[in-house]
Amino acid sequence: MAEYSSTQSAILDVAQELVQTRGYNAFSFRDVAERVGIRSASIHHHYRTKGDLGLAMLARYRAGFNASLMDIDGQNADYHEALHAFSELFASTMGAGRMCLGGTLAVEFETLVPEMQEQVRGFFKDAEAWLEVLFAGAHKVGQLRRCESPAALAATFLATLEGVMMCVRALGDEGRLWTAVDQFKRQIE
Amino acid sequence: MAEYSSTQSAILDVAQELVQTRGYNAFSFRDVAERVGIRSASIHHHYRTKGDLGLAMLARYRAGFNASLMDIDGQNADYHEALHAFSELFASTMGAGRMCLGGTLAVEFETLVPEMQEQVRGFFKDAEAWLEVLFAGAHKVGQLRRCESPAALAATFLATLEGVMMCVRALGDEGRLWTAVDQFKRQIE
DNA sequence: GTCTATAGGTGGATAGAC
DNA sequence: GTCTATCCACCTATAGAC
Repeated sequence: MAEYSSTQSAILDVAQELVQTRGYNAFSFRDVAERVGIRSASIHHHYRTKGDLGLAMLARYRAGFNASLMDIDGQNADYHEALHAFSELFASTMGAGRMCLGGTLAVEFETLVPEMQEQVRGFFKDAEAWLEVLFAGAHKVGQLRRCESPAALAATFLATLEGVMMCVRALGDEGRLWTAVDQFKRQIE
Repeated sequence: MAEYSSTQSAILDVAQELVQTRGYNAFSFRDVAERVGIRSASIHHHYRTKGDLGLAMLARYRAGFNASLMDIDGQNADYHEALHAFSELFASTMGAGRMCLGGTLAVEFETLVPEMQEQVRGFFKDAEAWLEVLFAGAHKVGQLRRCESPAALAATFLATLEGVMMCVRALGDEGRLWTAVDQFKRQIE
């Protein structure tokens, strides 16, 4: 597991917030430096290029996200509780006025270095794989009627959460996330 | 209705493609100028600032989108045909390797001038309002069982399409758009 | 309407002192 | 590990000739 000095953490915290609120191509080393309280040259000491910084940010984000998923797994939650906990990960991000980091970077995908593209892909694959296991398990024990393809359900559910976060940025009304989750659940019960 | 000279059309075409594939903050006047075959100074003659260019792009996009919606309305399509035609607007954009312009700009919302923000909001409102009328009408004639809130259905459906386009950028597999549409339709029938 | 030239600012990135 | 100083490329935008 990677570890970070307090300066490195501060850099990643600020950079990530800027990406999630404004986008990857809208933040600069100077933006980050000002908010951290150091000079932009010092950031290059920790992360040589912007791609290196983005990569470290993504690695940390994925590790935290996957740790959250393992937390849910470890709580012996039933299907409904688990799906709620998963949705809550996105709801809390949205509540903080941020987009999903993976979603933001997916939109700017073509402008990323290949190593970052691979990490963005990995984020979506992890999320979908976890949901697929959840849906397949719930179907097996009779909690889901309609579940011909757990993978398809997982893909659509993730897309819905990402899309809601996107729409909320323009229109507000955060409540629509739980409305969408409820609609989705009723569909397959 | 606004009109555009051939140069203005070419500028808007190229700029819009760049925004839909790379994002608003990842394109420059020089990028556009090179592909149109003029100098960047000439673009400033038509659109004084980048915000002016973005605004013109959005106005044209919204006009085209709303014209497409009116086309669907004019074809006396039933509910299923109309929802398919709406989805096809997004599918064809995705098939061209592009994101929805509104979705892209929603992610970069905080970096836009207020006039562009207002246009992005307008795009989402138009799309949701049209869908709401569609769902409400289908419910009225008995084609939808579950339709407590046509507005909520509209919001979720639009979010799903936007989210699928976003996920497809990272993962590929365009087929998942129609999978998501089918899942949504079965949910409320 | 398009061009050249250029201003004035900001971007990522590096060298070398401390 | 942070700093100052600097490089050079790129950015948006303008002035003025053609």
